[in-house]
Amino acid sequence: MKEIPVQDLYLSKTFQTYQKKFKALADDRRLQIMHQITQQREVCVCDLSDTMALPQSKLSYHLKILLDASLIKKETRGTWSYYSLNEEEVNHLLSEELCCLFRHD
Amino acid sequence: MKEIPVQDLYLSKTFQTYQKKFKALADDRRLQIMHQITQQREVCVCDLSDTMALPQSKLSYHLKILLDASLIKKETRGTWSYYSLNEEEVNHLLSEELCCLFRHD
DNA sequence: ACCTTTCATCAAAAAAAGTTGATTTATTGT
DNA sequence: ACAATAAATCAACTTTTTTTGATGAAAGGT
Repeated sequence: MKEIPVQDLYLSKTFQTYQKKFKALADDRRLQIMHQITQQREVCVCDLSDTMALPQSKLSYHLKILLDASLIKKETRGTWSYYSLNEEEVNHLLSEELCCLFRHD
Repeated sequence: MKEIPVQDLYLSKTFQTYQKKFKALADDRRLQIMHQITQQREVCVCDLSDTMALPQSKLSYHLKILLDASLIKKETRGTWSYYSLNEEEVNHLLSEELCCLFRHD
């Protein structure tokens, strides 16, 4: 039986985690969604659907992917779901320069 | 006719560029390939094929994706193609912490 | 209780990405 | 000129991701 070094197992898990985050970022539309969320600080699906001219179901789909990767946060108030950037996570992942794209001005 | 603001056009292009880079990073195997390249500083396809236990065609496919996204560099010497990390690009894209994963020690 | 609004979820279809084994091109050594 | 090696490319196939329109669940107002 071939042994797999502990170090490799650890790295393998690490890469899987990042794979998920990069997958979430690997889409033009989702980057724009993130940018839009940043600009408005916090935004609900219906507003985002208007400003981005995307059907609600499509938006929910993409938001879920970003949420599952912990790149954004969600808070439900009444009937509305408000989404905002997970700054800590984004800062941890991306370079200073890139983070600027996802910063409110 | 609806006008598209210059700023939006610029952002749209920017996001397309990053989409490509994140797509390249959005794969477990490619992250491992990048890590391996980093560890060996410079490596040819056949050696990488051995250490990663991947068929040559699969490796060439993934290397091309990383190369097209400018995350790695390629230098051909004789019959061999040597691949190495594009550090500048990686540093520009990823956080300090993350870059460590792709740094020779 | 009923209607409306917001949003998540579903299943089917379409599109994109990845795999596979074979073929092709280029270079080196004999 | 020939054989051998390295690596890119190809076409057929499989898998994953995205789109679409419809349905369902939860909350608020009347």
